[in-house]
Amino acid sequence: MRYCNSMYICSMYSKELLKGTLSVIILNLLAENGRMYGYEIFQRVKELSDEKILLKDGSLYPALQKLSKDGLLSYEEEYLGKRVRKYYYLTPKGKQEKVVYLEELKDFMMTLNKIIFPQAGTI
Amino acid sequence: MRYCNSMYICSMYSKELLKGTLSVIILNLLAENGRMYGYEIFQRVKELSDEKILLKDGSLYPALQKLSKDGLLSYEEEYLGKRVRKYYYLTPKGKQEKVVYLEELKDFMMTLNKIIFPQAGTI
DNA sequence: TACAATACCTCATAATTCTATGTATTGTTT
DNA sequence: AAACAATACATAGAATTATGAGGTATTGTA
Repeated sequence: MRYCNSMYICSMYSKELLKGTLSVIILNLLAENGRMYGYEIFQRVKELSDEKILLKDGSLYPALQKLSKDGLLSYEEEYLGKRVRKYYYLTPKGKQEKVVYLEELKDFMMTLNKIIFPQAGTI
Repeated sequence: MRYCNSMYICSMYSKELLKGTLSVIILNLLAENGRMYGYEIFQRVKELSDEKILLKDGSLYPALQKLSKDGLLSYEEEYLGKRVRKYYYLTPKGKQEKVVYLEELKDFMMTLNKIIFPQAGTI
């Protein structure tokens, strides 16, 4: 039975804002850290975001599976005692796509800034 | 029949990235411009984004309807000859919500920056 | 011995945008 | 005048993606 699973606490952000960015976040973390397992990604995102973004495991694990299915990630299983960990890492294709995704996100954020905060765009 | 409707040209951005931000964009534009009609919003976003974000009318009009249904927008119909224009404007509730949405988006973008571009976070 | 934390999973649902399609008017070019 | 482009609205089904709710099981701690 589940008593208190911190992975279930809601993010403070509108759910919709996260859409499209979860993949980029995962790809980026893996690019920086080499290989990580699901729960580790959850913790790292929590840490880096000052506890503001708390990924739901119902979002994270399917996302990892999808990225694997699409050939961007690969994984190795490791055992600590009887517990399984799936260490994910970027495939060559994943490394390429990561750059594209990141560029697109960066560009999108700059554009959004121009639209939403035009006063700051006069640099 | 449709020959060449510029509103149908695809945005260069991953569709998913726009999710959650369309409402904020609309609310923000209306807050700055008082009142606007759908096609005008499309054009303004196109202009402000250097033609990078081209809203689909299949996204924009339903979004305007939803925001109206939720009580954030209201509108007045005006006629230019026989053509109808629906001028949308923020309700008092919409003005409040706009601030909240914007704060949330701003906060989310800063958090995302921390996660994705941690090197810049050492300010 | 509880309990909390770690570690994985699936599936139905909700929310939002997209694609495709439709109608109709106004202005411009040939 | 005819053809076309741009303006201006609309809807409905499809697609995508995160959530919520549910599940299993191990390890460490109070």
